[in-house]
This record gives sequence, C-alpha cells and structure tokens, in this order.
Amino acid sequence: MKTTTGDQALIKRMNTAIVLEAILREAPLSRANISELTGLNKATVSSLVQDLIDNQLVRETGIGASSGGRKPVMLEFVATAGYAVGIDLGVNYLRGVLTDLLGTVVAERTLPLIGVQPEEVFGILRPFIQGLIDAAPGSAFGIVGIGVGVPGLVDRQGTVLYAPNMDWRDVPLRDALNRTFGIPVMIDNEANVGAIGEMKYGIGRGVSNLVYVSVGIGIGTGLILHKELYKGASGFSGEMGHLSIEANGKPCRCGNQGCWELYASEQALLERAAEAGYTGGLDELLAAAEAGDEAVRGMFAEIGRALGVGISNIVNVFNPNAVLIGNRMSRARVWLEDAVRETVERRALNFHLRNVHLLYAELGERSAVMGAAETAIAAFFVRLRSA
Amino acid sequence: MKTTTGDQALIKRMNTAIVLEAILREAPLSRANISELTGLNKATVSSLVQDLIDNQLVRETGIGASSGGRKPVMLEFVATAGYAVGIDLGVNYLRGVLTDLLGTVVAERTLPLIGVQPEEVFGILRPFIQGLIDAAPGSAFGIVGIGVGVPGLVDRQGTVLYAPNMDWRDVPLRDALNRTFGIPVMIDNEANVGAIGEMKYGIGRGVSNLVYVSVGIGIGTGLILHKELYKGASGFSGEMGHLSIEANGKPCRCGNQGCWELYASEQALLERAAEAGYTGGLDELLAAAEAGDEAVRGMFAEIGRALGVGISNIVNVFNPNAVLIGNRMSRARVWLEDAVRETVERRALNFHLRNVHLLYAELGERSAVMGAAETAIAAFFVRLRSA
DNA sequence: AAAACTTAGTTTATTGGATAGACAAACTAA
DNA sequence: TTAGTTTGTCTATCCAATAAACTAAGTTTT
Repeated sequence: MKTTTGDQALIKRMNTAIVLEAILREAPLSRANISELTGLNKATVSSLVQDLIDNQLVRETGIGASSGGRKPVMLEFVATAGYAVGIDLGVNYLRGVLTDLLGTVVAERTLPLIGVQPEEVFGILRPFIQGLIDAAPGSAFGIVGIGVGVPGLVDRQGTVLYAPNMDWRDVPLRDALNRTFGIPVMIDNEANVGAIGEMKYGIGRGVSNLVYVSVGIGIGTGLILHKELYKGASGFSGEMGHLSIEANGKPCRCGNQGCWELYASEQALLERAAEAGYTGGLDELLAAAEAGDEAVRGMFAEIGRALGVGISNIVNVFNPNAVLIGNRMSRARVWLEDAVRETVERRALNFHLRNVHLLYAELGERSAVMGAAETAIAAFFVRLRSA
Repeated sequence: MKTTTGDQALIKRMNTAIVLEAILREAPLSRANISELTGLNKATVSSLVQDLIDNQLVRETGIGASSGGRKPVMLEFVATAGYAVGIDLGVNYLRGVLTDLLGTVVAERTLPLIGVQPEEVFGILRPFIQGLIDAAPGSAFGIVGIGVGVPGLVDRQGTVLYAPNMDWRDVPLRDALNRTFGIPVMIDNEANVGAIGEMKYGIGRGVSNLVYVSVGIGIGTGLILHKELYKGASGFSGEMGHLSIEANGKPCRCGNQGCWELYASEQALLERAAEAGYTGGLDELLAAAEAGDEAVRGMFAEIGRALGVGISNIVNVFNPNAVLIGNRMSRARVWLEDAVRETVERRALNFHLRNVHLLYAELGERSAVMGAAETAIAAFFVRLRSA
C-alpha cells in the first residue's frame, strides 16, 4: 500500500500549504485575514506564519490600515527568496528566462540555434543557462530549478525519446543538465509547458480544463484537465497534431493518414503558399495579408478552417472551458479568427459550445519559456511541502 | 477559500479510509496484517478497526492460522451491511440489479421498454426499482443509493439534458427518483457508467487510464483518467461518437460532418447490411458470419476498420493504458478483432502503442448496469468518509 | 514437558498540532 | 476620558498517533 497515512506532521504540512497559498494569492494581508480566509484558528495561523518567516518564505511588510481597532501587520510572500530558469529549446532558436518565485522575469535571452545535434546543442545550452544563473541576485534558496520545453516526446525520466524536427532520439537531457548544474531539472514537451505558461501567467489563468494548441511547424497540444497537466500512460499524451481528420487523406510520416497538422500547421500554410508562388516565410505572408493581399488572406482562412475542424473534435472530446491557440501561428490571429470560430460553431456539439471559449495565447511566443520556468517553481513548492 | 483545513478529525477519517480499503482489498486479514500493510501503528489499527466494527462495516470472522505465534483474529468487510440498485435505462429495454456493497449481484431483472415518453418510463421505472429494493434482505444501512445510466447527456444535477434516441430534453430524472424513494440517486451517461463498470468489475480492473467505447446504435465513450471518470467543463465530455474522421464526410444530425459513429456503429453496420439485402438485426448478421457468410464477415471487417480509425485517434490523444470496446457490438468481437488491431497498429503512433491494450468488455451488456450500481456504492463510501 | 521463542493484540504514557477562550496591545469613535 | 473594536499572543485542553511495555496465545527447541 503506497498511501500516505495521516499523522500530525501531515496536518501541519497541509495547513502550512494553505496559509502559504493564501499569502501568494491575496498578499498583502494580515494574520487575521488569513485566519478568516482559511477558517484556521488565529493562533494556528500565527504559529505557521512564524515558521514561514523563519524559513525566509514570508516577510512582514509593515503596518496596514486600521478598520476600527489595532492596526494589522501585513505579510507577503518573499518572491525573491529564490529564482528559476526557464528554457524554450526550439528547432532553430533558444529562449531563456530567469524569474523569481512569482514568475516575474528578471532576465531574458534569446539565441538563434544552428546545429541541432545533441552535442552541439549541449555546447551552446550549458553556457546559455549558466549566463542566466549568473544573472540571479543572491537569495535564500538560490536557483531552485531549471525547466526546459522541447519540441518532442519526453518520458518521465526527462529523456527526449523522439524530436522529429531535430532528429533526436533517446537524448537524456535531464540527466545531462542535472549533472552539470546540480539542481533539479524538469523536461517537458513544448506544448505542455506552453499550456502551463498560459494557464499560470497568460490568458488561461484560473481555467480548470483547457486545451493549448501549439501551432508551429507542426501541431502539438497540451492538456490541462482539472487544473493539472494530463499525461497519459507513458507520460506523453495529447499528440493531437496526429489526430486524423481525413481517414483517407494525405499519408503522414507518422504512418497515419490525414493527420490534422498536414492541413492546419505553419508547414501546411507555407506549402500552400509556395504553390501560389510565395516563397518567403510566415512574416512575409503576414505582411502580405496586412497589405491587403486577398489570395494570402484566403490561405489564412483556409488554415483557419482546418484548425476549426480539429478544434471541433477537441471540443467534442474534452468539453473544455477553453481552447487556446498558441505558438507562432497565434500571430496570425486576425486572419484566422473568423474562419476558426465559424467552423467550430458549425461543427461542434451545441451543448459543448455553451461553455467553451476560443482564445489566443497572451504570452505569444513566450508561453513555453514561462511555462518551463513555472514547472521548476512548482516542483520547488512540492519539495517544500514534503520537507 | 474552499480548501479543507487539516485537523485531527481529518487524519482519523483518512486513516479509517486507509484501513477500510486494506480490508476491502485483502480480506480476510488480521489487525497485524493491516498494520504492516499500511504502516499504521498496531494500536492505531486496533482502535480504528474497533470503530468500524461498532459501525457494522467490518466483522471478525474467526481465528486464522498461526505462523509461529498467537493466532490472528481475521477481519472482513461486511458486504451485506447495505445494498445498492443499479439501473441501465436503454432506448428499448430496462435492466436492473441489486448488489451488495462489494458489487455481488443479489437480484437482476430486465424488461422490454415500449413507450419512451418520460412519463411512461417513470410509470414503469418506479415499480421496477421498488421491486429490486424489496428484494434486499434487512441490513444495517439498507439501500444506500440508486445509480442510473441513460443514453444521453446528463448534467451535474442529474437532469437528462438531451437523449436523442428517446427524444428526451431536460428531464429531471434524479430529482424525480429522489423524491419517490428518498435515497441518494446518481444519474450518468450510459458510456460513463459502462466505463466504471468495466474498471471496477470487468476487464479494466486496476487500469489507470482507459477509454471505454460503447458501440451500440451510436457510439458513446467513457473516459477514466487517473482512475477517475473525467467529465469536462459542463459535466459531459467524451462525445467521441461525434469525433469527425472525414472532414468532408457524410453530414451528421449533430451538425458536423464525417462523425465516427456514422461509419463504425451498429447503425452503420445495419445500413450497410440493408444495402446488401440483409434486413434482420445484429443477431441475424452474427449468425450469418458464424455460418461462414463471407459477405457479412466483410461487413464486420469494414466496421472494424472504421472503429480502428477512431481508436487510433483516441490512442494518439489520450495515450491510455487500454481501449475497451463495449456494449452490443462487443458480441462481434471475433469478426472485428483483427481489422481493429491491424488498423490501429498501422495508424497510431508507435510510442503510444507500446503500452496500450485493445480489450473487449468482460461484462458484455452488463457493463452499464454494474457501473450504475457502483456509482451508488462509491457515493455511499464518500458519504461515510465525510461523516 | 519445560524452556525459549514468536506473533497478535491491548494498555499506558507521551508527543505534537489545532483549538477556544482569555488576554494584552493598539487602535477608533464619541 | 471612556467605551468599544481589532490584532495577535498565551495558556490550558483536546485528541489522534505512536513507541514501548505488556498480556495472551500460540510454536519450536531441547
């Protein structure tokens, strides 16, 4: 039996977590506020807050306004008690942030990435991370962790099993970084960390069930169910880019036919554009659409309809509160939006449409890097709780 | 803040639940066994067991075999401390069971259903349930609840929002039954309770992530994620019968095009058979296939391939441990199996295939009714825990 | 058969959080 | 000044879990 049995230490951990969460969400607030908010006894709150102060996680910020009696002592979370590194490892770029424990960005760097062999990438990634670490001010807990988002399948041990666009197989990224830096490292799929980023810091704040659709060269998806990232049996779910929307459609290199990403990704857009003689990238197409090029606008609408077909399936399957379109294609929002919405409204079940919102990433191309940092912060809090 | 704060009562509830679960799973066993199994102190176990005995949920069954010392007093759960009613409300049938708290069937009844208007159904359903209740022996807790599976969308209040094949809209089934019988009533979708039935009592025992595909007149699905039924934002998810597998396929009455159930349901099979001159039902087709009719076998294979297309999508999206084909079509297992497996193996992602099993309902047409009873039992245990 | 060992389960004293209620401190209002 | 309010701490008490001692009831060894 693996169940944790209950004892007094468990109670204290639970209540400490409750108090800390109250401070995180409502700061600045007083001990009396916490007691009222949580239902915990005033004495209990005082004792737990003192522990948190002793652990340098909380501090008194001064005297608050009286509401007819003794003035309260206000408390807040010490956001700078530690720092986290978030990395978005793209096929041809490297993006990194250093954040405090509330996710405030302290430093940010980007780099184009040329070689994609694991060794070459390691050679660039190590000093890149070290630079971010060096940018952190002194703090009680130091660098609490490194979170990395990668464009591929990642297992629970942090090994990149397969990253098709970089031609990586079985690269033990977590182990490698952990050995170098000696701090906890969390590796996850780019779409998963993107979903986390938007849920925590972006347009998806507070949403219980959301599907993040990362539309880039391919299509990846991150599933937040019951406010938690859903991972399947093997640790990687949500490969909805390879959800077939045409049973007898184009063959995909994955072995299936008619995969969604063949019709609705940036790649699909670029191929379609090339046929019409547009040889530039997404930027050129965006500029053309902006300049009034109806042919290009039509291409975006076409992609939007294809996106809508897949999103309708997602809505019917998950009945989520929100579907969030992110990554590079979110920049084309204005040219996609109508086509996506019309398609989904026509195709998805009415009952499911009632509660669903079609959203676009608020953090733009930073969804993933912010989510990566958040995974490191979240892991730190979990360690705190069990210590 | 809605969080439950920790106090000693919580601990006791948690540990009592742990002890009870140990007894449920490993009975017969001694207090010493429980202590070793759970890590709880012997004294704690003794005290909690005594409470359970006082509450008539556990009893001592006698002396066990010695392993070199004092003989242990064996304990077991009192399965007959209460009874639950499970109802499978079909479009043209009514199936009901009375089970004890371990899910052992004590009484079972079925009835063809002619009228489908809510009032007519109520008129038949009430005495049907009463008959099952009357079949229950006297017990400490009596009838602990009634669980009902219905072929339609059900909201959290137990109202049947929409049951297309019965033409029901906004029928407050839970309220109606609750008022009549004065005991807790749980209403859920037929596929959801089917999933629960197979997870608890069928082939899906102990599986963490499974997708139950109920293939009947239409296709419904029940999602078990992390050992729990997943419901979306509005309480109804998993309408995967309306997952589109042909973006430009046949129009569906749901408004979408190319819905899976248009190609892979019993309905699809019967329509296909009618074209070829077979006007009987599923039974006739099964008999024909059994007798060696190659044309009919071909039709089953065709349905099997269509099932495989949708299941491949499910596998890619959820990366489940198992996909379970249930309801009426599970009877055609032998004629479907190869086509389904080959299609899934060709179309689903390799990484996802590693851990997935393609299973067929073990309880056959009783998956739903057993799952319905289980929802009532589970709700009883939840009430126990919070009391 | 006696002695030595084992195992089961209870009793007892202790520990450690949470709590209610008393309290002191520090304020407002009149 | 006086009365009332709010904040936060202190104190005594409660209660579940626990370790350790203990009783009970067996088996194994000599």
